[in-house]
Amino acid sequence: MVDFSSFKTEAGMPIYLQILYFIERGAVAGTIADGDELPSRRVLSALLGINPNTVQKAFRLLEEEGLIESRSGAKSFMTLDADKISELRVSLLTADIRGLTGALKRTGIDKAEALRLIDRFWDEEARDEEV
Amino acid sequence: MVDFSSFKTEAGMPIYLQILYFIERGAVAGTIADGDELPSRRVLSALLGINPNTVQKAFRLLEEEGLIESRSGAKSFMTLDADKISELRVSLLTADIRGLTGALKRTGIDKAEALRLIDRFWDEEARDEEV
DNA sequence: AGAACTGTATTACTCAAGTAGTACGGTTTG
DNA sequence: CAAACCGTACTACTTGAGTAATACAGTTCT
Repeated sequence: MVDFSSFKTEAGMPIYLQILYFIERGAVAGTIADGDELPSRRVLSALLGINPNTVQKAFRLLEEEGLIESRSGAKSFMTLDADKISELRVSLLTADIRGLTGALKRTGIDKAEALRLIDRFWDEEARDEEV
Repeated sequence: MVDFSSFKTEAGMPIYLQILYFIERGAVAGTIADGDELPSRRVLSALLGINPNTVQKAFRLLEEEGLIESRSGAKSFMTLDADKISELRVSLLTADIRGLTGALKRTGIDKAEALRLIDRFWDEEARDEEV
């Protein structure tokens, strides 16, 4: 059973996206495995104090990605394999990186300076998170 | 006079932000200089086929940043100096980079791989833009 | 079969962002 | 001073995203 005990909703991002990302990250990190049973829409929504359709929105997107399988009336399960996980990992990274490199270029920065800044910021944020 | 002839609005981003970024990038790139006169809200809005208040929204934000100066009834002018431009450049880069490094870390990637991917994507996008 | 679950489709409510309409008051220039 | 500009404040409309309410249909298990 996919474990939602560590899931905490936080303001600033739609709840259905938080659920989506929680499962995607779990799949990439390996804490969620192929064949794992998912809590039902109703159970999870009650747990989070939200509407079942909000959970459904996340689950539907996951199904479109092929990460879960739902049969009408029955429970839903994760359907992961090495290829899907690898592909998912790449797609998560790709979306993030494309968004940033585009934004950075528009400021007129060159690649070398961009890499240098990212190198520096990476460590600065690591420090922030320790506090 | 700040030149908007190369300004094209495109879907997917609010127009007032496109105007804001156009001027900020112009200031950083040096194509917009201190003392440059801005087109009036009405003139620019007529040029773009939008409402004067949409232009005003961008200009008000620029004024709050100290990049332009507006006197009620009179025209508006750029108020730039080296410090402001440098600060603006850093703030643009900072926002972009923080957003990306945060997103990347959440996927569980390490710094070395992130830098390698960005290095690669940077060149790939350059190719895209040539087409 | 029937109770208790499951997923799903349709519709509607809420809220904030983006944009527009309108009116008011200040500045400039003849 | 008056016409023609200018910036600005206030209000209202529109749209889409996010979420919820409700109803329907399929599965499971005793």
